[in-house]
Amino acid sequence: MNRPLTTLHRTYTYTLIHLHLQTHTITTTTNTSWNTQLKELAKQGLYQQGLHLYRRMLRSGDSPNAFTFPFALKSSAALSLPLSGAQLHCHVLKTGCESEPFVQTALISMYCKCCLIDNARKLFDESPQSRLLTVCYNALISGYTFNSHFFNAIMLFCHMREVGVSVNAVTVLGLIPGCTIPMHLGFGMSVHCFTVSCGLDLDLSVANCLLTMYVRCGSIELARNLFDDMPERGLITWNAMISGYAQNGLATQVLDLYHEMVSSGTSPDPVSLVGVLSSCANLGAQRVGLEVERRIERSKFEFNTFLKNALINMYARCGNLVRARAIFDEMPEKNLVSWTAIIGGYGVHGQGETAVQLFEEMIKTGIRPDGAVFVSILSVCSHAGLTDKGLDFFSLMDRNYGMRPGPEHYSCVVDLLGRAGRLAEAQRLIESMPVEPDGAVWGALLGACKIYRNVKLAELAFDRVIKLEPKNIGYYVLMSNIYTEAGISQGVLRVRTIMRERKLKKDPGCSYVEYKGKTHLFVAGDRRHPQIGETYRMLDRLEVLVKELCGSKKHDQERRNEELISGMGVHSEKLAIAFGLLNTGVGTDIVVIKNLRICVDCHLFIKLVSKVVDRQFVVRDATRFHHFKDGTCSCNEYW
DNA sequence: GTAGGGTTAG
Repeated sequence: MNRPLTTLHRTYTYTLIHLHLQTHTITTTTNTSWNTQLKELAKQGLYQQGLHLYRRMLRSGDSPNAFTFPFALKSSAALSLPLSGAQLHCHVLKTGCESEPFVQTALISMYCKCCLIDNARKLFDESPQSRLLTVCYNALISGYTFNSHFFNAIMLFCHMREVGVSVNAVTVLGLIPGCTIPMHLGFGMSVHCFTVSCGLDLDLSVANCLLTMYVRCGSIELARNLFDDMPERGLITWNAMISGYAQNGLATQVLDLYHEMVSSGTSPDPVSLVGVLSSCANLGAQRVGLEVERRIERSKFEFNTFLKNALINMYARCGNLVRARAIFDEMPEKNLVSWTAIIGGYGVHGQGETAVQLFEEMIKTGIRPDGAVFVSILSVCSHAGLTDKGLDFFSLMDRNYGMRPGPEHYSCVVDLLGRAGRLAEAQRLIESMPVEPDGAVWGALLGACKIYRNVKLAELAFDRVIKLEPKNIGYYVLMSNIYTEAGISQGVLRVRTIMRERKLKKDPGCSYVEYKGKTHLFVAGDRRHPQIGETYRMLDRLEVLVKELCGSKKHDQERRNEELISGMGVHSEKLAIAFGLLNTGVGTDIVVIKNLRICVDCHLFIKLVSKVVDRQFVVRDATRFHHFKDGTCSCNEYW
């Protein structure tokens, strides 16, 4: 754990060393059984007990020696206890063990883990060059990486090679985790080549480390190449690849890999299952989700909080809010993520008021919100039309929690104001942002311009957004549609030309509905479904109902909504199929029914569907799943 | 001396 450190703290550490040197006397008796016990505790990760044992050793009059310190120091390091570490440093000096290479290394590592990197460097520099072994370099390199001083880590690595100290696999393991952003990819790749060219054994841990590096640096393909080339794969290998796909939104690949993992005989652990569940949530693949839950019930990690959170998210996003809530309620210890998951769950089901209540309840419980839960609640407010409530929450961030909103929060607020038709305010907010607006911020404004048919402002937003995200096809389509609706054919042509010049092609948008284990898939204007006649009749009826709903005043909406649900009185399968025809467009949940310009929040539909059919459905935009490109739906086995 | 984890909008 990183801890903030003040100069005062650092001075205090040095003073403490000094005091101890003067007052503490250590006898010279050594007892090897203490060392054996200490080593065992450190090995098992029982660091608190380790330090306790060390103190008992001192009290009993026995003295630590060069074999004691590495384990005791490791415990202080693991628990990030700088004062206990400094105390140990005193004892090291008292017993004259400081020149022992493994004690020295352990001291360096301890200071690094306690975020006292300057102390670590001082020790390193004070040691004669000839005594510095690979292990010392490794400890400091990984310390720099751990403390986010990647540049220093690289410099030390270069220095190490210059002076001819041999590099080993652990050096690579200390250095590579510093590559965390796409800019670091080149360096990471060169270390990979170096590792191979040096004939260093590319053992499992080094390969896993490199694999994670490729994922973090944004190259999932290179990660997969390495994965495919690995002669041996461990649990961590599978997990690194699964999590890599999951974090990049490649949900179908996650499920494919998970099945491959299970059939290869590797038993998934909570880390793997969390990745799988999050992908099920993204795909609406409730069947796989259920299988995973059964596996969890049979396993020994039944009470794992990470898994419970992932299950809440999965059920909520797959349409089963009741089950999500049940899991949430049953959790003895809910953390911030549990709350975030259930709040977002109510949000996607259109139950904004409940989500807000939960958020407020969470605050009362004494849980300090983070950036993610604010993103969640702000988006809930914007979808539920709770504009002022959302603005209150936004101002709460700085006022109550001293949090600086990031671009992701600004994009939510722009969306919030935009959906409420307060476009000028949204624009002013962007202009006054203390952080640089990203594509999402301008994209939110562009989306709002679509709803309110503001071509002029849309042009401004579009101009900015394509500078920031030139490859995001969604924004081009959005702008093109805005022009179409306004009857500006020249504008449409201009956007299409830019798209052609930039070689951007939009896959046909499609939606799917899962009903009784069967998936019904539709592309825009699709008439191939056997029940298409009934479906369109159903749509006509929906159209009228939705029109009424949109025409009603805001405070009437909830009531009208209930009427709409009870007024349906139709067979749920037909309804589901009707919903399949709703093309959710591009990256927005504003839907257009047939060619009518009725813009409705998709979440409202999810709410309707979940009420009518007892939470068995998922209605989702399926554009990003290439399995669906050919218009068939049976090709994907996960639904 | 050392590799893997959940939540978020457009």
